Amino acid sequence: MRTPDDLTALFRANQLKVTPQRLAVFEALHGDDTHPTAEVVHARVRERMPTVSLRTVYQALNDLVDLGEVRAVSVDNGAVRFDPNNSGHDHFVCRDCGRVSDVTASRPRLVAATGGEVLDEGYTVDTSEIIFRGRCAACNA
Amino acid sequence: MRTPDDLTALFRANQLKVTPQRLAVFEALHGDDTHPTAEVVHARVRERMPTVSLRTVYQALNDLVDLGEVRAVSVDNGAVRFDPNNSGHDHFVCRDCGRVSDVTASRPRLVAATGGEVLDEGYTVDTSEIIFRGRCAACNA
DNA sequence: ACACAATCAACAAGCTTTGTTGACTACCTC
DNA sequence: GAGGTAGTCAACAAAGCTTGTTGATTGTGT
Repeated sequence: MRTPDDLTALFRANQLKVTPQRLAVFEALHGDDTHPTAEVVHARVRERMPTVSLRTVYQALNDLVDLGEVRAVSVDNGAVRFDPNNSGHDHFVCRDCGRVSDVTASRPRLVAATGGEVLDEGYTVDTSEIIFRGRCAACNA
Repeated sequence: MRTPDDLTALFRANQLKVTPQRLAVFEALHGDDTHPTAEVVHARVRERMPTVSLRTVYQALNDLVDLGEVRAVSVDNGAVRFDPNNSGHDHFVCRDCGRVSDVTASRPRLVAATGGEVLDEGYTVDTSEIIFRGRCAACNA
């Protein structure tokens, strides 16, 4: 994710206004690699702006997702997690502590539809996301 | 997924009773490759057993997931989809029609944590699931 | 400064999923 | 086969996450 200053410019370039609340969301996410939920971001923002509503945080996060600056990750069927790291990477979810870590993996190749049809014909693959599940080093120790 | 008869035996072997409602869920899922939501399964079961509740369908589906006979797939953050195909495969989600298809892909290798730490040390990877996104042949045509 | 468009906070509702309840039913043992 | 027990049944309600709506307010470009 870019710096809050860059995001400010990006928002303005996209006709989105940069309010103090949005700026606080930018700052709360910057450099974060813990894949927080909207609720966690909300709590973090509230430490410095106690009146911000969860709704406003969702709006800012969704705008960031729409602009491609933040990835929305559905790891279980609970709350969506927001990932400000938009470089190509995948995720590892620990079965014990539930923590989501950024990982690098080899790109998988799509071979064929399970029915047997060849996929070259007409299919377009835009993205692939991988979720590894297992136990992290801390929980294995 | 096994046949309804096999599932009946499996449920009994696990001290789970096989009620007519559960059997109807088995039959509704058997051979299905459309990754239905619980609601869709419910509607299908209701065609022949109009009194079955959505709650009961969820119970049967969750039991199947717990026994490893059905996979729960979170493709977006909407309803969970249930996949009776428990052989190793991945999923392709069409951006246009939303359909989820079974696909075969090369297994990705987990290389490293993005921080740089080597993952061999202490990490245990149990499973990896891949979601490809793009446009299917039908929607490209 | 002004006008306009957009966001704000608060409330409430939507959607998916699970907890709870008393009645009922399948299964195991005899 | 019959009875006892454990587990399931359907209906209701509620929990958790996310989004719609509202009137008031605010930022932005001119």
